[in-house]
Amino acid sequence: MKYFHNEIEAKWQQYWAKNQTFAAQNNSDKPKYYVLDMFPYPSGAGLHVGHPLGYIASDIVARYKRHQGFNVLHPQGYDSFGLPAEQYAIQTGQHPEKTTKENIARYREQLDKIGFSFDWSREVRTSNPDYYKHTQWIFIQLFNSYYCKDTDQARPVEELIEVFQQEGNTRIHAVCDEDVLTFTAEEWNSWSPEAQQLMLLKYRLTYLAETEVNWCPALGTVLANDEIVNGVSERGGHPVIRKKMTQWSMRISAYAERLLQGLETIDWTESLKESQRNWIGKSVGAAVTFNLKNHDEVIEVFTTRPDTIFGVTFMTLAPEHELVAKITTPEQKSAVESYIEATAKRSERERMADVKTISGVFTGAYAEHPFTKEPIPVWIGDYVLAGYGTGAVMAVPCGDERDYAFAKHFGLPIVNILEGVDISEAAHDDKNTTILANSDFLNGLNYKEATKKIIEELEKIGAGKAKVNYRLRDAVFSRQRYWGEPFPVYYVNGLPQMIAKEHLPIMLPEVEKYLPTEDGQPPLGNASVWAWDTKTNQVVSNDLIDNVNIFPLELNTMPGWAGSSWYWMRYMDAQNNGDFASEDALKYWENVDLYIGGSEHATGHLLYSRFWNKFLKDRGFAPTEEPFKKLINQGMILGNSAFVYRTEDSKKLISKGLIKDNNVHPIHADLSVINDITNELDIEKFKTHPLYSDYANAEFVLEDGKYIVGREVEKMSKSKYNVVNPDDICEQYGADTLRLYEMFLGPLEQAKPWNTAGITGVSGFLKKLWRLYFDDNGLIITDEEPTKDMYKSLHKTIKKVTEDIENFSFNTSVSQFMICVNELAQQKCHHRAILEPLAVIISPYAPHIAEELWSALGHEGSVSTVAFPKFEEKYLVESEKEYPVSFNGKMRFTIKLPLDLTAAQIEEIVMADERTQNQLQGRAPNKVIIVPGKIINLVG
RNA sequence: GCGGGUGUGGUGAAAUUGGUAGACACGCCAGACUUAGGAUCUGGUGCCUCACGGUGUGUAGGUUCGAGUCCUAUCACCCGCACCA
Repeated sequence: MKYFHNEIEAKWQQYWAKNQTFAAQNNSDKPKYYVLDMFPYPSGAGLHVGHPLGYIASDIVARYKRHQGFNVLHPQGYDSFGLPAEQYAIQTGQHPEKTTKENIARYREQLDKIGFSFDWSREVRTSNPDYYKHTQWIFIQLFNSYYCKDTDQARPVEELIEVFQQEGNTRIHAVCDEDVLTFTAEEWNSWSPEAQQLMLLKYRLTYLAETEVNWCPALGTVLANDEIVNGVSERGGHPVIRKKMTQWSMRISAYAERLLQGLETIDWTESLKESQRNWIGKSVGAAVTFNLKNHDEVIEVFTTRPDTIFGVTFMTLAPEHELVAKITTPEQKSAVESYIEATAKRSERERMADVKTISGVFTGAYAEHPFTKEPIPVWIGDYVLAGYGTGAVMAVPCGDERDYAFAKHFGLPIVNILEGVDISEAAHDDKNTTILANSDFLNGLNYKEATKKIIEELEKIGAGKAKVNYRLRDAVFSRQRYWGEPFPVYYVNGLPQMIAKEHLPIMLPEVEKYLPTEDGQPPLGNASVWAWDTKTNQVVSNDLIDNVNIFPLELNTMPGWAGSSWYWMRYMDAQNNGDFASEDALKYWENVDLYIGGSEHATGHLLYSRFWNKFLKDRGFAPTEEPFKKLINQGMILGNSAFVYRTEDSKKLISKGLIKDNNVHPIHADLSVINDITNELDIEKFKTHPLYSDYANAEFVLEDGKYIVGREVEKMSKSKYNVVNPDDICEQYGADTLRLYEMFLGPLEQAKPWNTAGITGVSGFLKKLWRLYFDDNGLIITDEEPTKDMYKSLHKTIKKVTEDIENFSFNTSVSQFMICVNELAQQKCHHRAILEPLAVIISPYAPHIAEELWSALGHEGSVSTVAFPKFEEKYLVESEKEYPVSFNGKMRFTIKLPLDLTAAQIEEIVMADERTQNQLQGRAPNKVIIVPGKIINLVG
């Protein structure tokens, strides 16, 4: 019997689907294990071999844990709202829902071919109304919550209203907008309901506010900070400008400290935690207030070096700072205005590109030093960022490089307040090595002492206080898009109102076209049935809007990260119609034990998910503080692009080795027109390929009669023609080979290029494995007792594979399987007692062949529920045992000796051992103590 | 600039955590069989040397009986953040 992978794999995939083999139970006596993949966005391009890498790893763990007796939750779904489907809709008029469904069908087909043990009964799609109704509900919960600093958690807004009614906001410690003024209970109670609502918006965890946003004109939408890379949009690389808009925001900043602290409790890679720490950007310092001369206004700055306050020689405001217009003197007005205009014109990218150029302008205004009362000139400069701190800095040129450069450039004074430090060439910014001078009451103090002292003094005179500042900004939550979750919000007199839970979901309306409206409204502005009837509680035609009973609905939709910020909890109880998951299910599954996905989500999805999870925990809906206990980033599988080289005039294509001094342009050659192993171009295929019709008549300059293509490792992408489709690999070699090979390629977390060359090794291994069980005539299993060496091969492998899976080092397991099969083949092992457990331990990696072997051995049902064979040491130590050797009680090394030696023989061998002699360096031990089976102790 | 990470054969990589470096696989070389193939099997393969032998984990030092592994310095590359006050 030959090994026909196609037949076997199709057969077992059907079996698993039909028998619901991998359906998880929501109540079980077994311990739970939740292993999750980051769910994919179903793009039109389908899966390439890079996508399944993480899924294969998580599937191995899931299958292994089932063997170990865990109740395993291993679900999969689709993050199915998103930009590409919408852009395709704009181009073709096809409804994004249709495209999305088709793409999902293709993804599912591809995933099924690889033989994952997903529990598909729990599939989620973020674009399904019965999913997004819960996303809408969570949004409402955020709206109905504020952040209480006393209990350090989110609490219902009703509590806040009660406090306001009784004592105003004078005493409450709650996170709110910066511009909130204090008010008394009398004031609160005298306000109109509208005024009260406006005030509450400043406290709610999701709030509507006029904010400066990252507007991308090409995409027609705003972008979150993490959706911008190097000043251009992450998707498409379009320019991004700053623009003021009224938008929904998420008060993630309230959670900054908990998001930071929580990192200490979870098992993620250090680099990923570091990215999040960086993004949260905590810095400890002080807020200092500077009075302005001849003005009522004050300038507030944030500084991490309040101790250097006596070195302040000027102040700098960001060009966008709100005080700039107010304080600029008439003489400086035109200079300031032209400077602001010039900086506004520069795109984010340009501003980032030349950080070296120093620019700025004097406002004509002076602030007053809080202690010396000296006048301090107030400048504006674009090295100060409006979005960080207060958008204003106190400049201490002697201790800050940027302030130093600015002072030098504009001839501003530089005062040295650091003892024994030369600042004639550069600033001295090392805070740990200096003592202050010229600093009045701070003289002679070091950084730590001075910081403590200055904060005390600032508080005394009411000019400042200690402050912790975070870089993390509140997250804009509105998108001017069609293909996203609609908000469950309608507007009465411009004030947002939430729609009650029982009327959710608010379904995405049909629109004529998916572009923004002519008057610049988001695509939902095109919907004709998009108004809320508060009498009937349903969506009705816009024509009926009377602003009495029927009101306009929100036109924005939620961003891509809304649906992905809680989906792991939906899997726990995906069929639940009422709640996003039942309390019991949440309590049972708790959180994700192992999460596998790409590191590109470090500051997006993974931060937002932690935020929502903490919020839901606060409000009693989520069971744990952190959603993902352990996280592994799988490395990207890169493409191995091929290139042909055309001359300037496109008449010649030159083989790689003959390019030399010719001026040539590389063109991506599709992998189907080359030989992946020899790098030879199939000229006929190339000429007839539709992509290369321009070169049908080109001359090919060959070397040794061949056209050799150039190769380069790049990201795998359709546009680079270097995509390898897993379907093709499954067809040719089988899913088990694909799975083993992807693991064999190298450590999971490492980026590595795809290279088909090595796959024959893995493929040959499976054939060899098969031949342990079958010859040409059928099963060749014997019930004879195996030899010791056979047991040894098996148990070595059990040990190694167990350790490898626990350590997520899957590549060496595959090697161990190969060693094992080679050894067994050499020993002509066809023994049931060996081959039965072998089929089980290989099944997490190569499940199809394992099922086939298991059933050929006469077992009913799936191998996946069989207990994993236990490693037994006796099979490895039968002939040799390791003795740790110690000298005067200190263990130095181990020595392997046969079991059946006498104490005298052992002593003789140990004394003759080269290492022992090196260790002793001529100092002969007085005696050798041998405890049978234990330590050999040399006593000097 | 700051932070995280990686350097081992022609290639992908192992190394029980301080104890025979290069397991396993690709490739290559030689051989066997043959229905002539991109099949299967056997043996060899770090480098230098006919050999004996020498040498070898980016580079230079150090600790140790013993270092790919620990320490110091240095170089190269990759990733993330970046005028963050």
